[in-house]
Amino acid sequence: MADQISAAVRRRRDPASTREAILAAARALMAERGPEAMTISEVAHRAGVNRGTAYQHFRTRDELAAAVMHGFGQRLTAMLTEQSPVGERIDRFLAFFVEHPEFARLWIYDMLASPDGAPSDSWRVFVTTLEGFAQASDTQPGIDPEMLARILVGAPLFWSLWVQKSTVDDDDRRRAVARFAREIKRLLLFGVMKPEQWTSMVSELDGGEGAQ
Amino acid sequence: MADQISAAVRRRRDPASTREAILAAARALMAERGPEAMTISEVAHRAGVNRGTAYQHFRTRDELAAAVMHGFGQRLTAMLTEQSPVGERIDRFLAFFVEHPEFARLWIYDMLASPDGAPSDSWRVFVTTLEGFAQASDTQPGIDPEMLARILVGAPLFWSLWVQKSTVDDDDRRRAVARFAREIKRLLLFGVMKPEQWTSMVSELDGGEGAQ
DNA sequence: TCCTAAATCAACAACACTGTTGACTAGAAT
DNA sequence: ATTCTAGTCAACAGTGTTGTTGATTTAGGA
Repeated sequence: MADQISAAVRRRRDPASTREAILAAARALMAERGPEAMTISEVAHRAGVNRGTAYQHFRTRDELAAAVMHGFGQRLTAMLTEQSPVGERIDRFLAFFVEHPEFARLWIYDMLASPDGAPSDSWRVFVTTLEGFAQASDTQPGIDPEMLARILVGAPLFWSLWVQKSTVDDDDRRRAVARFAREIKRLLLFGVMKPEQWTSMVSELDGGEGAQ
Repeated sequence: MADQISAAVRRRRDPASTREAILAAARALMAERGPEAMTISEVAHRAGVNRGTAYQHFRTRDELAAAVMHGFGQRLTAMLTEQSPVGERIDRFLAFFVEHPEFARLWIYDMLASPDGAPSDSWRVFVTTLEGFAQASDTQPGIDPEMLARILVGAPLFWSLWVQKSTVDDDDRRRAVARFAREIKRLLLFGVMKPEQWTSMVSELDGGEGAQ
């Protein structure tokens, strides 16, 4: 690619929004083809910015990537710390990845790359939550929160990749969430919770019987 | 990197094993940093082969990548079609990814890239198996095999990433498999199977109670 | 034993990306 | 109004990658 094709319209000066545009383009690109494949050239092109401008905001390619991952971790932690009943929580968790596919993908790419397995803050938050859950009186004894956490994150992440490719409209996606949530809830309800103490969830599952 | 550093020792002529060495190096590299990041230069270097030789065996970079993925799909399907009781099957499935980390990683990378969501043959094999399972009389009615398949593949895949980073010796890994298998089995036993018809699995779970 | 097809390799051109530099200019400060 | 800081941009050198070509060597058949 030539350094600049043509269209020598100078960008209106606005550092903050320029920075945000660069970050957004980088995030999208990293999610699409992986952090490794993110290129300053393409980021700048997508953001409608000169490549040199990107280097003004982020000293190196790696610094830009790190900035993206930082913002990502913050957002993720925020999502994981929102409190609500188990059932809704699952729905929100799934919906989040369906509505923000790039977050699921970024998380996956990060797990593939990072030495310890997950954006550490977010992960600790999640495991801690599950530890509380496992020790409550309405769940079965002998649950391994760390392993359960792996299941409850890994399965939705993997599933969300499929949702991205196989759904076209919002209705599709809502149905996909319901379908997957139902299986997850069944497993949780009978595998880790004490169903007799969660009658509303039992009836929710019985009610949605016809779903397919 | 210079085209060739030095060490002008000519490789002993042996096309078959050369090809295999190239494939192995490519597979390792693709699994490590993703298919996109695999370069012929590095593959050739790792395989101890001249870059030109690699081009002799595989016309283009993409052809090499495709060859790797083809072999991967075959191996995966073979693994998925091996028959055995549910419990053992889970153990084998987990052990496979722990013993061959590059397969888990390749599968994930492939899902991230492929438009339809999975190495199609292997996936169909797996879902078909689960369909049979879901219709048997010793499992609960109303199971969604496709969704269950996403869970039963996704969770182990991501878990295995963690295992790779957090275990050092074979004993560690055996313990990790046992720990995760226990959670998966509990979920399955109570969430999709009829426990009263799977007494041996129930007692296996009760027995391993002390596991941590 | 000799010959030849094929395997191995080094060097080349074309290209993309990285990080740097210096020019240009818009907006803030004086 | 003038100055000056800093946002924006084009061009440069350096490096790594791709795919190609032609030289060199060796395994194995005639």
